[in-house]
Amino acid sequence: MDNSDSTSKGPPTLKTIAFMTGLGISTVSRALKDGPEIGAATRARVKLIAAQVGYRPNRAGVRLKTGKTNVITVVLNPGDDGSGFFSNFVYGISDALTGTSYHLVVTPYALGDAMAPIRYIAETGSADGVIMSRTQPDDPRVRYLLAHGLPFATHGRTEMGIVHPFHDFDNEAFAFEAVSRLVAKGRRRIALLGPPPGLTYHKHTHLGFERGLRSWGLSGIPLSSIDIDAPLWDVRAAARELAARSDPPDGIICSAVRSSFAVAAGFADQGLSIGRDFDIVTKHSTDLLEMLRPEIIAIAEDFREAGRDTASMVMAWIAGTDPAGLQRLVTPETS
Amino acid sequence: MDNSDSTSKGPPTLKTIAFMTGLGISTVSRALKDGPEIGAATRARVKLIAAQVGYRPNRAGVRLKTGKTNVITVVLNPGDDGSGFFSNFVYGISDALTGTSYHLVVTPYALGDAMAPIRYIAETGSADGVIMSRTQPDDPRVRYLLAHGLPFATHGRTEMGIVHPFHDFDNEAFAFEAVSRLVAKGRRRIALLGPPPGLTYHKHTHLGFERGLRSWGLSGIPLSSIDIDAPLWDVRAAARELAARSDPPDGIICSAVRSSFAVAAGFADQGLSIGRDFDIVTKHSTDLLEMLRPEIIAIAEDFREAGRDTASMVMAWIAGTDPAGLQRLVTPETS
DNA sequence: GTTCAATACTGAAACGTTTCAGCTATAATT
DNA sequence: AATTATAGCTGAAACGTTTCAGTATTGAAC
Repeated sequence: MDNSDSTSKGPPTLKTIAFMTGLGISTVSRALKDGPEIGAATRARVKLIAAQVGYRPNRAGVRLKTGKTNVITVVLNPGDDGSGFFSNFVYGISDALTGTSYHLVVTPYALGDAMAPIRYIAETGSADGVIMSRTQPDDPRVRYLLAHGLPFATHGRTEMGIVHPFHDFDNEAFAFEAVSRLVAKGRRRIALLGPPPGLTYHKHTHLGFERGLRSWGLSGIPLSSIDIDAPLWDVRAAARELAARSDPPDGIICSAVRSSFAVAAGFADQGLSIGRDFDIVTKHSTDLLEMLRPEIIAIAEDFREAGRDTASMVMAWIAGTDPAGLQRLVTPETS
Repeated sequence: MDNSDSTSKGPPTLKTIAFMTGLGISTVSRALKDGPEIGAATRARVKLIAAQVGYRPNRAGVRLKTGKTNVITVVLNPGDDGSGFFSNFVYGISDALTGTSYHLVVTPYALGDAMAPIRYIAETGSADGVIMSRTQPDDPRVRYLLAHGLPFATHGRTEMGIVHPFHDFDNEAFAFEAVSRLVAKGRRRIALLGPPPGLTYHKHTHLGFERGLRSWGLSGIPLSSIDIDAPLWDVRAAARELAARSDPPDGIICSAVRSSFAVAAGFADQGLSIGRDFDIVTKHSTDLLEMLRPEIIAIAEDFREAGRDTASMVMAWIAGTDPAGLQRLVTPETS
């Protein structure tokens, strides 16, 4: 019935190898995955032939039968395009996936509905694991994925009493350290331009900021109407206003490089000079800052490593590792 | 034999709908894709039920049967991580793929072997179409994909007499315009920091540069030992050397924002002042530049649009459009 | 020399889809 | 009235994999 496979065109399948070895398809399948009850000699022979013909399991076949997609997906966030975060993050994920059977698919965002991509992934079963960023303390995506039994890892923590893999930068320590550095430069009127409210690291950043202020006996300058997600020109305008006050801040902490540039520009607009009238501390993930604005004090955050971490964690969770062990908080360099 | 599907768990399949409508599976399949020989009433009924139960075709099933993967893949390039190109490009691709059946997968690079990812994609049939960047005049990837009948689109042109979809920025026009702008500022000793040799747009950029020089009767300053791919500190050092010459350039054209910063820094190291002693023209794809170094003259290149374009082109080619019509050369803004 | 167990293998079914080759009414043609 | 065409539907096979339920063969145990 089934035509002999010696003449078959297209990539080799289990059938090809079965034909070449004279074995049954099921035997070949088992031999290749070191299943039980296969003779050592047979196993070796099958593997040899498989290697010679360049056999690669057909992903669709595996996926259809087992339900395993061999896909990890990273969910896009609106607005991450220009920030430099995403490139590095994806390169990191790609680093971790190279050499595994996993492919990386990028899931688009849906404007105004952060849950939509998550639901799509779960409903269509399009991935074995999910990587997402910009977590909130009470994050519906985390709840949903957990309820659906879909492994995931986040860039950023949550506060739901749910144990899940995450990679996070210790923004509390960052903000504290930032205050310390500014104080070391003699700055005493310190403002914070932090992440948008709602995100977990907004909380952490503010906590560290407050703790820093307290520990040096200072009171900070609130910047409640603007955050690092705002368009650069808005940040610049806000900075300009700030600089025009009778007692402008002489130290600014900024949670993103991009906006630190805007702040610097806004202060410059008012004739204030960085290093003389004020200083800025920001995060950076590239050598660009050092080149560009060496006057801005930089504390490094490595997004590529974050990508590598989250990807490894998801794969480990899928493989059965207890998610409780898959958590990493990166401490910023101090001094 | 087959258990009635009313109680089935998991996502709905054709069988579910077949059971609910009382029709056969094949009828449902045809009805959903507007196949021939299905009554209008039946078709409507099937579609209604399908929508109600939230039917989504199982990708693995389709892929196994038809060989169509519904995947477009973008190939990573080593070193694109920090450049800002990649984020924007992927967001653009994602824009174009949203609402279609295509998923975007990111194929990792293999260090030292640009062909490896391409071969992998073709051999494993893991995508219906490929997007790649950084083309060379004689590009083996293009030759290979064409030989294997795999649709693709490039960011950048080739010169092999092969017609294929591409999106490209007219770097010849860019360089010419850049010279003109510098000349308009009174600059006469103009240097070019261009793309690495080997890439097609290296050629274009140099052509435009030469043409610009000729048309203003100038002779350019060659920068043959360094290009925009070099580490920023190397660029800065090279710029410093350049600035230390007895007759340093007073105009620099730079094919990437990042390195334009390094050039500015290198010249500043030698005490030269931008706007007074020299000017820089570069490409930019963000508002950052304007904020940061308004003194640097910027000509916009939109990478997100490039992503949208290449993705649309690949899909069109897959759908049967003549690739000859799928080419776009974007002219830089002039004035 | 029958029974039992272990070893090494095999066939068939199933995952969800598409598609080919029918099949059955009804309508149109002669 | 018999034939044929057609519209509208259906069953079965196939894509490549995994896995369940066997089946020979061998060797040991009684």
